[in-house]
Amino acid sequence: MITIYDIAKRAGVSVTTVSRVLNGYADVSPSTRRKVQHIVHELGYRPNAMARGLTTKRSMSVGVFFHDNVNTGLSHPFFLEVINGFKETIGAEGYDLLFFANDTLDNELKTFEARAKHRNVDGLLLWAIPEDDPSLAALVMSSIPSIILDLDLTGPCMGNISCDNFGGAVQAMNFLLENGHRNIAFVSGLLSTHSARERLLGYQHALQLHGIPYRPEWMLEGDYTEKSGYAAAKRLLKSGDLPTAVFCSSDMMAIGVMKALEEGGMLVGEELSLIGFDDIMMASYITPGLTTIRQKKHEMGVIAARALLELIENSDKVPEALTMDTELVVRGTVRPLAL
Amino acid sequence: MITIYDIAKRAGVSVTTVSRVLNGYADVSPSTRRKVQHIVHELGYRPNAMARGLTTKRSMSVGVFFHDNVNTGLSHPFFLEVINGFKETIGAEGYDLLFFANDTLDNELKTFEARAKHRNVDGLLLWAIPEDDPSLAALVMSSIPSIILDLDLTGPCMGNISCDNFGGAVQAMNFLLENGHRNIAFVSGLLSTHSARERLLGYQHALQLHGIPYRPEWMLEGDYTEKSGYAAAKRLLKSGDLPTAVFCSSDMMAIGVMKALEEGGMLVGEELSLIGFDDIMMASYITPGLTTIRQKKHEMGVIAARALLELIENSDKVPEALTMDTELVVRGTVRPLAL
DNA sequence: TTGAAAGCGCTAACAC
DNA sequence: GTGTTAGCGCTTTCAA
Repeated sequence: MITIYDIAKRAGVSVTTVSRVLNGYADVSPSTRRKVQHIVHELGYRPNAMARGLTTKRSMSVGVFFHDNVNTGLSHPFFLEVINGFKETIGAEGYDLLFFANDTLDNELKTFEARAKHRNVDGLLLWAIPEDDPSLAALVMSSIPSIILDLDLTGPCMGNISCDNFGGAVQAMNFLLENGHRNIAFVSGLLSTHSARERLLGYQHALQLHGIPYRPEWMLEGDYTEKSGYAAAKRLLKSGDLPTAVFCSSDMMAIGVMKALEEGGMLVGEELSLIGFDDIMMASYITPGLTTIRQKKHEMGVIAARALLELIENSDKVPEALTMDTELVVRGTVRPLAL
Repeated sequence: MITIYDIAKRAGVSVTTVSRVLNGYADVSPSTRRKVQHIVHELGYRPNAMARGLTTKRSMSVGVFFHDNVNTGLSHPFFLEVINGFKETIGAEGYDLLFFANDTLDNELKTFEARAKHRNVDGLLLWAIPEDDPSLAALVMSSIPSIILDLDLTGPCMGNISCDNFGGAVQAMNFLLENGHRNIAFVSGLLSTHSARERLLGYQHALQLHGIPYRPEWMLEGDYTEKSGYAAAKRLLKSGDLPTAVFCSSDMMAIGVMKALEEGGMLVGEELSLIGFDDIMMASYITPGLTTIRQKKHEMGVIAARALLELIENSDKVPEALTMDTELVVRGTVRPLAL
């Protein structure tokens, strides 16, 4: 391994000077600089991030906590898109991404904070974290710059980003209402999550605004999985008391609903309208295409990265709760109600 | 920040002893060990990975190079499943995952090797890397333990894993042949990739084995994207010379083919049979369900992790080229040929 | 504009 | 069983 000592010796300067050149400081004579740079290239020198990090206390890396399969056993439907936006943006500023995977630590070391400090990451991105994770509270209060997705948490150094769950739900409802629907059932996500509660609120708000009574029997609780959507629709079917439209808190649940409805002999998009939430890839591939509320996934990653960078690079920055707007995507599952 | 010096002072022992306890060495008296451990917990001490790495030359992290959007602008259809298997397995051995994202390095430092050494990763996982990447050749010959997916490359410290592309293609063809099809077109992936070439070979092999002449006009080159499958099918349709079945080198292309065929008024699964490759999630959600050759994705991640661990932990280990077997998944797009 | 030297937190000879 | 000490490769005062 080539170190700055090798460079220094070869160039006939001190390691300090080499370090200065490497870090682009101004107080080096042009000729020295050139000489050092030349040797750096010649020897194929690469700085050692650990050694640098030891002294500077920065690692130029950000940690990522991502709990997949929390309840579902499924992969997250749009992980890659968000993470790609995040990666591009943060990578352009010189950071690499550290995904925590190590599972051999003893209990004390398993907290978010401990693991982040262990790796000296400069910041943290958290996603799909259960709200009741025992070590989350400590992290919220910590001094580690972090951005958490889909959870309404802020702290001295923690900001959060969600899509406009409430607004998106209203958007979905408005589309249904504009199409003449007034009997609208709702399939909610796991109500222990912030997003699910917000979407439910949006549903209720839209109802209220239009003077439509809220019918608890039309509020079916699911858990964001296809299976739970399927089960919800089965319950609905069995009740015999059908709405003209169903608003699902996620596309995966909407797909489950579609399946159950079709099994029950109903033509989705004809006899019954359906709208989802998320706009996962599948929404445009199934038949009929699922009308839904799009989350801007790539953009969410970008915004998350920018917000985190600000928190890292400017400690005066007050963390915010950011909201991404949503978009209505019209496909085939909503039809105007024939009067 | 609490260091082993703090622990040592408080416990009235030397830092060496603390280090010994921390690393679980045997030559420490039980009472000393207990005392140190107690203080470690009490003070909430967390080891500093960078400092440790500096001396040990190991980082307990493995680097991941993943080129998304290589040509397609699309997210990889089964990234998460593979990476989850990998992450679980490697995490259980104490490693974290470093995703290279930093894009600010100058050219000299942009090679795989340079970036890996910069971060002192103990091993490397590479995926979706263009075969002609200019810095790949150097990595192959390097002494960094690495596993590369879907590329037929081995080196002194590099092993690779692919699914059985050839065998899977034969499997697909056999199913078609068993169902009476003899006029079978093939939509290939990007022929600059190893997997696409192998699958083509499998197609040709099966043809030959059954004494069916290879018809170049029925070998349509695509690039793994839906769009290219769509275009291929359009060409086929226009030629007027239709096969009874089409074997697609990927599910995404098969989906494109389906779309084009349906636009052309053909009933896929009735008038024309179709089989894909990969078994992406979408394959089971579209209508009709796509018959395909499944790649065992999670398992692939697990195997990759195990292979990499072996390479890291045992430098005598000779890297191998591993092949994962595939599975036929029967859904609705293949029908026996009426005679 | 340059260099000497200390120190970041940890491990590992080596000695006792 | 335990401690002393010398690094690991780098940055950063402080002096010159």
